[in-house]
Amino acid sequence: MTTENLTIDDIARELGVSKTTVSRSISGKGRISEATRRRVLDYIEKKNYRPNPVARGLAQSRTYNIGWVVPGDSEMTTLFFFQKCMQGVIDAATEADYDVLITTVYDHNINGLQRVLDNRKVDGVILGQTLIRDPGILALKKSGIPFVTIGSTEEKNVVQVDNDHMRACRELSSILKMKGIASAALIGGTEDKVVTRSRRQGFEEGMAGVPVEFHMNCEKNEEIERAVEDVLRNRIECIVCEDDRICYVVLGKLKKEGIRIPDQVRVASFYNSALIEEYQPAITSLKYDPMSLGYTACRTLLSMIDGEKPKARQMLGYELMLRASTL
Amino acid sequence: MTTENLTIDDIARELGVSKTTVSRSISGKGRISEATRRRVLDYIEKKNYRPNPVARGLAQSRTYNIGWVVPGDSEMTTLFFFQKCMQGVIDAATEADYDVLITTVYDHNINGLQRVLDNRKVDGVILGQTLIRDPGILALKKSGIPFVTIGSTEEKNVVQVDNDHMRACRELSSILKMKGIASAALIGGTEDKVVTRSRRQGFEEGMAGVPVEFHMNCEKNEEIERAVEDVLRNRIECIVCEDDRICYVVLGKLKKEGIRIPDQVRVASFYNSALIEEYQPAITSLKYDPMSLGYTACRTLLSMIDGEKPKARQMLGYELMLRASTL
DNA sequence: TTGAAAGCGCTAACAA
DNA sequence: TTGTTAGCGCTTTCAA
Repeated sequence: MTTENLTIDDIARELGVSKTTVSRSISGKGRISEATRRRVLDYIEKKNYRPNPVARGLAQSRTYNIGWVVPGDSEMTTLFFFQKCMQGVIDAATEADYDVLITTVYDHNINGLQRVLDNRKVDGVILGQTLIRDPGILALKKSGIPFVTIGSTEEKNVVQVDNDHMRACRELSSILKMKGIASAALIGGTEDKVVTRSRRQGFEEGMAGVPVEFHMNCEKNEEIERAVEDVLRNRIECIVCEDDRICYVVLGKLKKEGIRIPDQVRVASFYNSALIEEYQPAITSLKYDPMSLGYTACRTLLSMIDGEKPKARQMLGYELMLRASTL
Repeated sequence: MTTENLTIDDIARELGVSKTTVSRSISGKGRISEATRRRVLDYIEKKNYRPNPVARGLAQSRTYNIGWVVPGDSEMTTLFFFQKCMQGVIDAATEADYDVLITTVYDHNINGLQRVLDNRKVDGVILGQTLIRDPGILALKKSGIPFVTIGSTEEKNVVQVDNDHMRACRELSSILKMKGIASAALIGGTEDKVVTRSRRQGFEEGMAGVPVEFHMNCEKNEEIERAVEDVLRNRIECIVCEDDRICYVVLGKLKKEGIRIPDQVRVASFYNSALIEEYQPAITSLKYDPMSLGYTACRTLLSMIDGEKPKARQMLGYELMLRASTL
């Protein structure tokens, strides 16, 4: 059991000063003599006093919570991304003495988010993923609460933090092209996610001039494997995978078929992760830092809560990893 | 933009009643005529009024948040379990108009949890995982806040919700024994987790009389693979995997070595998941329901917050899946 | 530099 | 059945 919860009144009485003085000593707002300030702070420290955040919240109409919204039905590999991201969010939040309230959404069902908004339990929201015509974004806009998205959106007036997928994919694709690839295939996931579209576009631009084919909206492993069969049949030189999971399945399929990389087909991935990191031969891929994505998003959100107006779009870097799988 | 935030005062004034009446209409506490009640509720509905949870919290000294604590460094497969679990927690919380504040801990570093406790931002806590001599449990006990653990602990006076791993593992093991297994090996993870110990004990008890060997504390894939090599060298008849990830690696290793299941070696897993669900031949395993684990834990916690004293230990069921991998 | 006092929006004794 | 009133613990004008 900790000491029974002290209030600011107790402190004030004990020290023979007013609550105001105590409050100011803590917050640092308003002038106060260094002497009293120290005295108050020392006492607080000694007694291990912590102001009641709910009371503070009521007085300032703040909750000191931010909402973190993630899909509730992620696949294992996406989950890993969100986990990393979230850690960045939590770190940034903690630094500002904020806490993180978590909510899940199932693709287009945003009841959970809506509830948090209606209840005003958060001062701002981070949307972990963006969809084409995202209902979450619409609800957030309507609510008037500050929010930022991780991932881009075509929606207007939305503060977004993202890796520059399009550019990264374009660069990787064009490098593959320069290496003399004669044909390429993109195997990708559902196109209702913004990131899928961006990657596809980057691929198209980077590959301009090279014959390419697309196998999009592959959700299940069988679909991916079928795509691989098609690609092999068409004697495509290079398979480009839209993400790590797809790449993982592709690698498995190629192994099963006894196809050698890069001799018989080259492979690259637009997203690197632990899932394919250790593969032999090493896979050419793009590397991002999910944690700093979360961290940046949260910092940005906090600045918005404090009334700043950050730039609409922050693009974080990426790393190009050219490896043995593409020669 | 929603309507500017109404307060209970606005409602009262508008309706010509007192705040108390409005408050009572909403909460259902205290007597009130059905007529006024309806009138108030209708008005509230029409105006889409939502009471300010922070104010309510201050008045009742509650936060209407519960803390959800998970390891920040989970592996992909564990992550999946926690995700499911969390959904159960969120569902139960939502039903009670509670929200979920998430915190991560890194094995023995509980700063995040400590902070939430010190700040009194939650009315109770669910610990997603238990360790042997868990520092989180110690901190929670000290704080005096209600909490429940998912997973068992030897710590006294802790409300726990768990699958009955020991019993399940004992049952599965004894069935394998009855099937005439001449020798068995358990490949397991780190023994600082309570669940690892329980499973091991269940295995030992169920296998009593059968020669067994142990390969515990396998963290990395290489360690697991080495264990498999040992087991094969020792001509053990049946490999029992402590969890799904271990099993997954074991299956991969056996395939790589060209060992046929169940002809050359039998395989069972103490934990089933998507990771091994689809494997051919089908793997004998134990099946649990993580979501109901989370749901139950949260319900239990909420009852504690409301002053009830639930029984110390709730054991949820399991499903025995006898499949082709053990004949 | 400090303090008094009025909120923030709700709940809950106590009265009527 | 309803209302009055005093908090809950903090912040923030406004005065001193």
